[in-house]
Amino acid sequence: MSSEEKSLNFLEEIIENDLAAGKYQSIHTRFPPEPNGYLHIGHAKSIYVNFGLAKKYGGKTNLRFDDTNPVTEDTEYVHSIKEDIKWLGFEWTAEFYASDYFDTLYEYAVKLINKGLAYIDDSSSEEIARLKGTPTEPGKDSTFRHRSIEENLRLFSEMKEGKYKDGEKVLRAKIDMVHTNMLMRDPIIYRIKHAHHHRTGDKWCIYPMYDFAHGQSDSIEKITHSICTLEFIPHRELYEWLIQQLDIFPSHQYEFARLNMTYTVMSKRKLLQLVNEGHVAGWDDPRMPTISGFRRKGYTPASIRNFCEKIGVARRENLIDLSLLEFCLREDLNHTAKRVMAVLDPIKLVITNYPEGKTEELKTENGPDESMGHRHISFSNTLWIEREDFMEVPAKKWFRLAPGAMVRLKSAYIVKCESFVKDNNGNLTEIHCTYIPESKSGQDTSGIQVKGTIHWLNAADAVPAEIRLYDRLFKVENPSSEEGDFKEYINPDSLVVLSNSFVEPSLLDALNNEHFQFIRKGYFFPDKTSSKDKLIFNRTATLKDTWVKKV
RNA sequence: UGGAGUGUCGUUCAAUGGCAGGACGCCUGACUUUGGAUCAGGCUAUGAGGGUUCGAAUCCUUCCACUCCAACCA
Repeated sequence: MSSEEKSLNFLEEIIENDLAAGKYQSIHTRFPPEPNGYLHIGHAKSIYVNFGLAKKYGGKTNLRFDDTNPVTEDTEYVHSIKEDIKWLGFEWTAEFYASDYFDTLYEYAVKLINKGLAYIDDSSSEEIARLKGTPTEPGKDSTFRHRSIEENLRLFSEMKEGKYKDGEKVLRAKIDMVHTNMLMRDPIIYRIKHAHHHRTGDKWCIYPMYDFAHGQSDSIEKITHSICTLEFIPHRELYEWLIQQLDIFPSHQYEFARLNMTYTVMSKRKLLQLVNEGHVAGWDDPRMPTISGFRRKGYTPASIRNFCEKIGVARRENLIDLSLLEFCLREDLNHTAKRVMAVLDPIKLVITNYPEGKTEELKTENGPDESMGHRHISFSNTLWIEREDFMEVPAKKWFRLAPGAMVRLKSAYIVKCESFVKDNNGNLTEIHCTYIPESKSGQDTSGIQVKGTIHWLNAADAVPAEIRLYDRLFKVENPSSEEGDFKEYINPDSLVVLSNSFVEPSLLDALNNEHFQFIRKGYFFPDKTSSKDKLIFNRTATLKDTWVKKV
């Protein structure tokens, strides 16, 4: 590793400048999810940025649930979000909810009305939209814009008391209907919703909008650096306007580019569709880009954190290669995953010159590192090997089994293919080999060099298991930018379930949180539903394979 | 078409007026009882034009492309 200093990203520069200028003694960030869905890998980036920055500069990070819309939010999501953040390895300084501030927010609204900077509008949503204009046409004032402060105060109080139905009235900030920034054209800051809130119950029937809750919550918590994604840039002007008019702690908003990844979608709306319409089995389906999906698939927190570090943070739109995430996963698991053997698509291999009924214990390593130790596996004349490791008519540069070819059985003997058996339909059913007794692993005196080594299992003690092979969820790199419905681009082969696979008996004792490398086949992780009675393994990632690319 | 934001290898992040560099990816080779891993080497970029300067990815200027903004969502 070089000793060069890593350059700062733009947020680190801002913070170092603020700290150097004495603007703050220490920084305070926050991660502000809305509890209306599960966290995804894009949130992981935001978590990494917010918690990471505070950690680097000795600051604090709050977890704040942005729960201002009771109709979409639920406690279920609060639980999953907290679990996911903890799993990723981060701890929040304090846990807050925007709903903690509803009383204060109401007072802020009253203050704005008293300053003549907010009014009650009785217009329908259609009318409000019509008068708002468009980005290229100015808006027009509502006829309710000039109500007296007293009347506004009375009506707002009545709104709170429940005198009006949903949609009958709203509270709007009085700014400028011809502003070039649409968000400054008298934004709605409170609306009526007679709905049960997951925390405040039925206490309120009016709820603040995002723009009248987020910046205010930041301010109340004395957040110094409020970091969000690019699409909130237009909100910053309003964010600052409200803080200034309310004369409260001046938090500042900074924006970075959200994470996009190839072969997946990241918007909550789309993920919800995939779940609701049954394209996946749930929020934690291993094909989902959710944190819980990655966890179930077998990703490690370290690999995701490392990924977040590697993608960096900047202000331009990006589409990160899924292969970078896989690289981070392999980089981690390569050092830690126990090596075991599993045959996913078995074909019987009979060693004709090995004594019938004889069983031999062979020593094999648990991993590339000596410290991972060894274990014993059993060997006999009847084995399972991978069907794809045999070719009746070998391709060029084929290192594996073929008639007359020799191959090393991992940690065992070199065998030579003598013949094969097919059934009436022409399907291969057995491969017959002879073995070289002097070629035993570790004490090979045969002098024979073979190019290929394949994995195998003793048919006598191999344990049946279900293997779930996951592939990218979409066929195209960027489903959201394609014509038509993004769901048309779902990869029909994103899940292949193999129910006739075998694994070595040691996996019967596998812990449900243990990561494995099935030699030559990839990284695998027990599914949350896996049990001794029915072993189920999810493929986390394949190994890099330079052979398939040549074919 | 109004406003805002962004343009650097295939992808991504650097270079803050001074040799355009790292990572992923891809290609060679070595090594290997995982066609894995490891090691060594290589590949490809400043959106376009003009200007300032000894010197421009960086400053100025004109153009072009892409993203976001017209929810009682966040």
